[in-house]
Amino acid sequence: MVTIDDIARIAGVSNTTVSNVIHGKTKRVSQKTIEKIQQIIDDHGYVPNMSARALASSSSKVVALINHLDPQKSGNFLEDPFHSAFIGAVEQTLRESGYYLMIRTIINCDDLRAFLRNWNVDGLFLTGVFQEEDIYSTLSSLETPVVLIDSYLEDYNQMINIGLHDFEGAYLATQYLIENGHTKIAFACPPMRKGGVVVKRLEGYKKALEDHQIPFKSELIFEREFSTSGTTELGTMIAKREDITAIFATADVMAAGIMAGIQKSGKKVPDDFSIVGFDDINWCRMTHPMLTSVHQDANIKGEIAADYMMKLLEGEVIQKKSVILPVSLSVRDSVRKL
Amino acid sequence: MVTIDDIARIAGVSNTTVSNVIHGKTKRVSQKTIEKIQQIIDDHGYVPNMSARALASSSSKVVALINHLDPQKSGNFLEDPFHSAFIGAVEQTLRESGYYLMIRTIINCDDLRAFLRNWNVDGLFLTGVFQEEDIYSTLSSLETPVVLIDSYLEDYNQMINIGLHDFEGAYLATQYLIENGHTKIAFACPPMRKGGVVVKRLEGYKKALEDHQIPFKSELIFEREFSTSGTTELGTMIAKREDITAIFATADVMAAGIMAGIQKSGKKVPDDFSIVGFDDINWCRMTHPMLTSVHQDANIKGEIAADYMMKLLEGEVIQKKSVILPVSLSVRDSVRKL
DNA sequence: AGAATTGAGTTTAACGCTTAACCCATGACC
DNA sequence: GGTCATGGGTTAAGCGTTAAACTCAATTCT
Repeated sequence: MVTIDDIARIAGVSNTTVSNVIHGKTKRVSQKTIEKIQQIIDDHGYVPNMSARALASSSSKVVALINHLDPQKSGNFLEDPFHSAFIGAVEQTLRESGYYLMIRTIINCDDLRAFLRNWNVDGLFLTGVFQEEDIYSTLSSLETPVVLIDSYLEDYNQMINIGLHDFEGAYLATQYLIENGHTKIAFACPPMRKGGVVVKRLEGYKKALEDHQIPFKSELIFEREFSTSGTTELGTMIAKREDITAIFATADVMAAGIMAGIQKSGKKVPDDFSIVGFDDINWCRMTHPMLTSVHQDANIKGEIAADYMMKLLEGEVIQKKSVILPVSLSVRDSVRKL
Repeated sequence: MVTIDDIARIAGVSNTTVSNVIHGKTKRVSQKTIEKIQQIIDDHGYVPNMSARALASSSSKVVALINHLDPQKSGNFLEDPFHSAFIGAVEQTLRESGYYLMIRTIINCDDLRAFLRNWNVDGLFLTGVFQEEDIYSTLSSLETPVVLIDSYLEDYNQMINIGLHDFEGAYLATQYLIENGHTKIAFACPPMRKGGVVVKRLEGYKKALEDHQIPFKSELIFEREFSTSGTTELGTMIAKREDITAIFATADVMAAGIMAGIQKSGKKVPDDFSIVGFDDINWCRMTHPMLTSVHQDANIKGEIAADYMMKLLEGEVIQKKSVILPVSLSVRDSVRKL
């Protein structure tokens, strides 16, 4: 393995000079030397050792994306297509700027703390909301930049958040159903967590109902884990209900499952039940009928999240405490006009 | 940040002793001291610094999952649900054994080489096949354990491969269609690559035809990128063909897209066209009709891949050069008996 | 002309951990 | 009673980089 000292020896200079060249501290080195050293580096295929660099500078060029594993339900967090597409986009953007992405599932705060000490990660993405208060206090006491994704926890707004117009999205979806003559609209979502997107989406749903003088009924709210079996079952259940003509689901994964359940029960979408999903993943175009869904873009979201991370890593002070991405409605065939 | 030296000082021993305790080299330390040191470690929340450890021992506890980015088509590799579920499972298993997963997209061999030198990664997963020969020669010259996923490159079989009965899977699917009276069976796949799974699946398809005296027709082979738009388009095209009654697609993503295209054209599945997919991802149960598909399990595959990696990392010599996982057919509603 | 600045480097300690090579009692063995 | 193994440690070098502090000439300022 060729080291910085090897390069220095070959070039007949000190390793500091080589280090300066590598880091573009061009004031300290003459043009001639720069070129010579650069040539030698290229010739020998020298690449700095990240561990050594991390040790010496306590900066590792690693950004971690933390995923919180709910102890009870040990699901595979990459099973949600939107989420994994988002992660792919983050990796791509980070890579282009010379950073590395580490993916880490943590199960509690100690786990997180240990991880942070283990690796001097330069930055942290946190997706979703965590139940434990101590995680956020741990994080906000850190000097490490943290980018939250989809968090509505106001107390910790010293960390930047990349979010979405969840309220508006839900409003849009509900309003669209109402405009199509629906008044008996169910709301399907995964278990709500304080500070999570679902809460906001529920607000949007409620507001749309209210604005159209439709009374809110709590028996039309369905909280379910978004496993395939669970949502399909929910669909078969809904299929029997006379007091429902439309469903707004806060994730396409759920919407599709519910749709499958309804169809399995011999009912039709959109003839018997209308459905609107959320996220507008590719699969919306592959269901039959194609799913109408609130659109958000995983690639753009990932790119923006990574861009902000880069800015923070470069020491830029960002006033903005959150970036809220726009939503729109992708109208397809899963809603019928009553 | 509390270091090993801090612990040593507090315990009144040398850091070597602490190190020995941490690594369970219990022969060298008395029981009393072990307990005392362990206590101090716990009390102070000491966690070893991975960079320092990696530097000193040239082993980093990091396993990288390498993804090859095709220069022309810059897709997001995490958009395929099967693949991302697989990665999620790998991370989970590695984590439970104290390893860390880094995800890295590489664009060529230099990129890979630089990455490997940068980080002394302990192990490497390679998913899919790479075009460049030099990548494999680079890898096989390494001391680093490499686990290939879904590779049929025989020349480099010093690396273990976690694969699937692709031939059998395709045979099963095709045979099932034939048993249901189909003889005009199209084969839809992403662009074939030497050593990739698609080649094997094509063989299985051909063999099934042959065994049932159905002539193979090359005009029924459709190679397409598996973007949503591309496959939907393929579906609308197929919808017009009189010489096709069934389609076997080598990925559910494609099958679903084709199905959407067919339905968009006003034709019905399975009434007008029967379809069988491959992978049996969750979404197969969410299409309408539900998609019949060749089943493989992403979680099990990920777990097994990670398990073999662990064994290799622990220095175990594995005779087996490949693990071939079984397939089965998940029969649902997308095939009609003619 | 002397002081101050600049350019182009070098020296050296430090980052936190591992590990080979020592050290020194104590007890066992013949 | 001297030799050997063994248990329970310690010392110190080294992993590859960074960065603060230093050096030493040449130039600029006043």
